[in-house]
Amino acid sequence: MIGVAAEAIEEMGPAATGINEVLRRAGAPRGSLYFHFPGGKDELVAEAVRFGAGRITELAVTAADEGGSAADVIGRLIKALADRQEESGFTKGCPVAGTALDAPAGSELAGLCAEIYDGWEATLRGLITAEGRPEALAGQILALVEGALLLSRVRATRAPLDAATVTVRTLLEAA
Amino acid sequence: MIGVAAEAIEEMGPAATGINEVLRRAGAPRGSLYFHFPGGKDELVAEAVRFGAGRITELAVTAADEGGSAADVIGRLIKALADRQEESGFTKGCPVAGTALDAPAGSELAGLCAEIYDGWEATLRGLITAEGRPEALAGQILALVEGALLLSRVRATRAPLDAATVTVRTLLEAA
DNA sequence: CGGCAATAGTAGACCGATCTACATATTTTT
DNA sequence: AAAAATATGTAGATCGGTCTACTATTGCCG
Repeated sequence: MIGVAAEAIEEMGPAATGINEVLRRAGAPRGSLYFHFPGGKDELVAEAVRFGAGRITELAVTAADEGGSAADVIGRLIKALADRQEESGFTKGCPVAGTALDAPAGSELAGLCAEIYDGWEATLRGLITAEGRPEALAGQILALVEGALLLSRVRATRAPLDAATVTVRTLLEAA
Repeated sequence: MIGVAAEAIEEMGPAATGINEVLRRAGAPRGSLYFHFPGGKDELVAEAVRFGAGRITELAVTAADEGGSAADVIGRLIKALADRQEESGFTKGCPVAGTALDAPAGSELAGLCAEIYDGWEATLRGLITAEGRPEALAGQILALVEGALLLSRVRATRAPLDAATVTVRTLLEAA
């Protein structure tokens, strides 16, 4: 059920994702949702975002496992993100972004999104500081990738993401 | 009324923005909405996004009017965006991003968002090709700024945007 | 072993609130 | 008076959430 919700939220945002829709897609009755998620929709959305973010983190781990330079690892991650987006018919991008933009400023949900981004940035920081690059680059690479995910999605083409791979390399070499 | 809708949509996304809320904030009756926007909510959202995008374009024009190098102009634009975001209590970011992520892939609304991004990218391309920089950078700078707007918003700090200014300079100099 | 609670989970009816949209006046403007 | 715009009322659907009833599993105890 979390998986179904995560998918729907990534496609159309948490506000547009009704619990009826989630229940229908999951083939689950109403009672089950409120049994497993007493917090209702808020709790389900939070779990779905966590779940979705976990899938992306898995992609990052896979990319890192193959070794190579930071640029290599990040390049493979971006490729994996682009593949995922393309295969979904450009309905999937970042499972956090849509929720982050819909969440009220300062809300619990916004805090969760911020935590997830902080985690990803820390991972990037680890990669690039290991090569002696300035750690400030981590946040900028994250921003670049998030922006490229957004543009690739609305344009329904992986070009921005593919281009980001070389931009990352340029940034790492220039610093 | 368009202005009110644009503000609400930028804050919490189009799906979460009810027309009742818009009417209440604008102090307008229901009938007026369907007189001026026979297309209903869809039409209002489209107009609001167009309106919001126009405000950002104005910021870009202002930044360009002051002259200087492409990096100078883009830096001033980013600063203006950060100021705007900070002044709003980090509720405002990009007036298009939230809608772009909520819009169904391939929908009319998604097309509108893509057009707006294309326009902004074309403006950036004009700026940087005038200095002989590769035009492919335009899309990447746009992605970087969009991503920085997203991160700045969820973190409620202008740091990512401020950092983007120097990243843009690095990118322009490295190419 | 056998029966019996207790628990975990499913299933769906139902509620009030809210949503978009439309229909019908009423006022303002030209 | 005609047209433009405003001002409400209301219809029908859908929203998130609560409620009760049903089923299956588990563990306890004689």
